[in-house]
Amino acid sequence: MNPQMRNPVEAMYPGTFYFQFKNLWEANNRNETWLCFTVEVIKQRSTVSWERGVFQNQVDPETHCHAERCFLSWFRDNPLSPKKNYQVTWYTSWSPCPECAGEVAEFLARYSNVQLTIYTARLYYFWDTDYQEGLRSLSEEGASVEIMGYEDFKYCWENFVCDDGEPFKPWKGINTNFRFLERHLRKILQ
DNA sequence: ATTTTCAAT
Repeated sequence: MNPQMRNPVEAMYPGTFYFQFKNLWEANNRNETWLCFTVEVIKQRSTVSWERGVFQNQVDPETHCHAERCFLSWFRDNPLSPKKNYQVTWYTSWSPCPECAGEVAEFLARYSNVQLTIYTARLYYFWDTDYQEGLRSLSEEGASVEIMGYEDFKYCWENFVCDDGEPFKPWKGINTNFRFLERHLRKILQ
């Protein structure tokens, strides 16, 4: 079995979510990336079925794998059928690195039946031109790349966190940080 | 207006 072939988990703990997804400037020590996803099978204009889950990057040297590649290897081997149309949505704590962006762009070019929307909490190495180019290549392959806002964080909390019925508690600066990241992303993608 | 990051010490 391919060591990269990991199945997603169903949910994160609240502490993991708040720590990993916070869009703070002082986002130190977020040496992990978490990726929540939904996969919807689309027929005409109505969704017929969907599934969801959470991937984390694999840090073990044996299975080392960025979260995006964990998703792709799972998706290729599990629900993906060339006869169906998919809407895939990601909520990631960091945006993709150039290598993953290239691989995802290739994936999208090959599977025109897959539509991808990426919401990212923070921009990974946003000042680096290679990382910027990676985001543009995704956009050029038709992926929609967005910054996670209040409603997206709330959606993740409600759908990917073992929240025990606790409501989502936004942190200080969630909206101003979102707006700043939005401006950055728009500049990168234009 | 602002962060140093899918670890390596």
